[in-house]
Amino acid sequence: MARRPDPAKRDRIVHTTRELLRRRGVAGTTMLDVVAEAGASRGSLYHYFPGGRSEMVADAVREAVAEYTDALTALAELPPAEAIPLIVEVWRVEAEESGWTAGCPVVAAALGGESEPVARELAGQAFAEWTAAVTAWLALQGVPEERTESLANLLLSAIEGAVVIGLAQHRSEPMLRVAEELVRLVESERRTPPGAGR
Amino acid sequence: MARRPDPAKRDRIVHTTRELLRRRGVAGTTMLDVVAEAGASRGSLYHYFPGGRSEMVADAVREAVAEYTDALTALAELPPAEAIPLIVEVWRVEAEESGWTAGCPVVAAALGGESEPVARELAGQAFAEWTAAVTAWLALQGVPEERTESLANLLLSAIEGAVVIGLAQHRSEPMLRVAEELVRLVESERRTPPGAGR
DNA sequence: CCATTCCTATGCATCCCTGCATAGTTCTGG
DNA sequence: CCAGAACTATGCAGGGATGCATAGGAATGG
Repeated sequence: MARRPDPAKRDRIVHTTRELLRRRGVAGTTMLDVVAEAGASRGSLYHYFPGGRSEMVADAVREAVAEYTDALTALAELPPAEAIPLIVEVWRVEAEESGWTAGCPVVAAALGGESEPVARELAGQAFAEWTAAVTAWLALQGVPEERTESLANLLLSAIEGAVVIGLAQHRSEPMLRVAEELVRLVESERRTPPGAGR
Repeated sequence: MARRPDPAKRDRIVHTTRELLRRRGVAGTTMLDVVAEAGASRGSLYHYFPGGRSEMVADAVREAVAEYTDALTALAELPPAEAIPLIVEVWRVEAEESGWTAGCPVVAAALGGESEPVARELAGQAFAEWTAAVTAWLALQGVPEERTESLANLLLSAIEGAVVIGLAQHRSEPMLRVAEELVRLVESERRTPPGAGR
């Protein structure tokens, strides 16, 4: 005796929010922008997100984190020389195709300041999850246990940093060079010689 | 036959803007915030910065870039095992003492979106300058020429990325671990054995 | 001491954003 | 077909933010 809720529109709003977070950051993303870009009306927002702006932003960060976590785990079987360039390629393509405006939404959430503590918290958890995933992957690829976590931390830091620098310079080289260096480094740390783990 | 201009107050406004950029990003830093924190009045802002908000933000980024460039060149004679931890230490201390709210203002400018193109441009130039400075330093420290630029790019990326991750997680470990890894890496690339360059 | 210039204080117009309320519209189950 | 639920459209109040204008205070050269 009632109309069914339509999750598609909510998803579109969340997705649009994620895109705007990447381009304008947390403070720069307004509900009016989202409404305009998603083709929704202001009234809808408070229907789908009773918690207002904070809930909308938090959901967008959650969506982004889940997506990238999935992408990371999907690469778990690939050797460094394939996995690392693939990860970097995701960022490079999105950055370049957006005209060097779209970065990592999780970084945006991390730097969003105290205005959105939930988004910030989610970003912190995301980095922890990703570090754990990369750590496990390195172990699988023959890197000694005592080196995996520290290397994972370096990989994530370097990639996120290279995306920022690439965006600022409107160039893909920083990302590509970092990928090369990281491949070289991880290969040198493998117990098994490169190629044996394929 | 006139009163002399007082650059001290302008400098204080620029400095306050720089601090707010670190904590709240470009979009999150308003002129009213700056005025309140710097103890100035709104009227003063348009006296010192006829270009309005954009000019104020751009000057703050310029100040930050100059300061960090100076800091980098001051370390030019130190070996990796001292220079890298010192650089990271600057970020760690400021992040920790701010209650994990203050990051790198140049990163903030880089991610500020299209709203402040001048600040973004300055950030891109800053990364180029810093890459050149680190490249020269690596050469001085005995790293082969064909490796210096790529390694410099990795150093900057990793450090900037580690600051972001540390802020998000309210932990200093990401920065400290990255410093250790980078020292280890650079030492392994030196032609001269560690210690000989002192 | 006084005119000129630097700087400050304050107010206004305009616009934007958020959050909420309210009325209307669409869809579904019985 | 129609009652009720999901959803949309729009308007309003409150609060800020920006940019500008204008009037007043402070310091300095003559």
